Amino acid sequence: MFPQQRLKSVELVVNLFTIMPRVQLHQQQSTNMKKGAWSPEEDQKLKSYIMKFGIWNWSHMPKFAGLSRTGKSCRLRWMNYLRPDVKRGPFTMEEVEIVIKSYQELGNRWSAIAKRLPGRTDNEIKNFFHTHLKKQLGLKNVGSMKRTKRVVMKKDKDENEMTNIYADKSSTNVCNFSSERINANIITWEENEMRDIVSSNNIVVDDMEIKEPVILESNPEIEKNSNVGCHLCQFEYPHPCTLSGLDFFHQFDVLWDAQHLAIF
DNA sequence: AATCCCACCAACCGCCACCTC
DNA sequence: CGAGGTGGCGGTTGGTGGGAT
Repeated sequence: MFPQQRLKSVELVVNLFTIMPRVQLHQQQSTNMKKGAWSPEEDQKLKSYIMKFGIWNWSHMPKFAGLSRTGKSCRLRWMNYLRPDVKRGPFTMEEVEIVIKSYQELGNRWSAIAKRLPGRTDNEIKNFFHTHLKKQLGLKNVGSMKRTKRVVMKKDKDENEMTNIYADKSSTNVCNFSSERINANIITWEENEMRDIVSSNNIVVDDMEIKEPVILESNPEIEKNSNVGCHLCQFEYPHPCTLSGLDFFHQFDVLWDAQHLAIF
């Protein structure tokens, strides 16, 4: 069932989507749209709307959610910030390693790299790489690196499952949270926070199946504040230079040379 | 105290592949 | 089959905060 079918009759009258030509709506979206940082109110509107109706069409959703934003902007905000399974806070040593290894393997295919880091977004990884790793690794000409040809695979059902958990068009389920998570008793700080919001808004959440949830992560804000950089390498993440007794970046160089990669 | 500089990162933009009509 | 719409991706920008001068 499409979300608008669940709207009240009054809302349906206002719903011009069904009669408005696509082009006209598209043009309307590109003008008079708010840009820049999202306010907490906008966040709440988008979050509440998606929790209620799921993701059905990014282009048309903002209108129904009461947002003067483009669909793209809403999508980006949701994917990179509001999504309950988005992991916040500093990268762990393991994540740094995965990013570096994945970059060697995949190049600047940030979305592909992000798939290897559950909870991290492509944007976050990209920013992290450009602000930390590129400089720390002394990489040059990364900015002028040729754009990697995008390889878009036809998505199978399983791959789609993760992105569609909020957009189950055929069911009235609101949100299953992370259906990929094996242990349903483990939730993240964000999920815990989300659940609080959900319960406070009296939104029905189906299929939670969490009896005694355990918060997997500590409050990212606390983590952020308590993070102490390594005194040896000036790296602000947890002691990479202590890894395997080798200088972290020397280790990377060795690996790099060994594989004779010429990405840059 | 004021100004400048720089790092960080959220958000925007343009492009492209896929989908739908 | 083609045109237009949509979503996803990577590059880039600009606002902000903190440190240096």
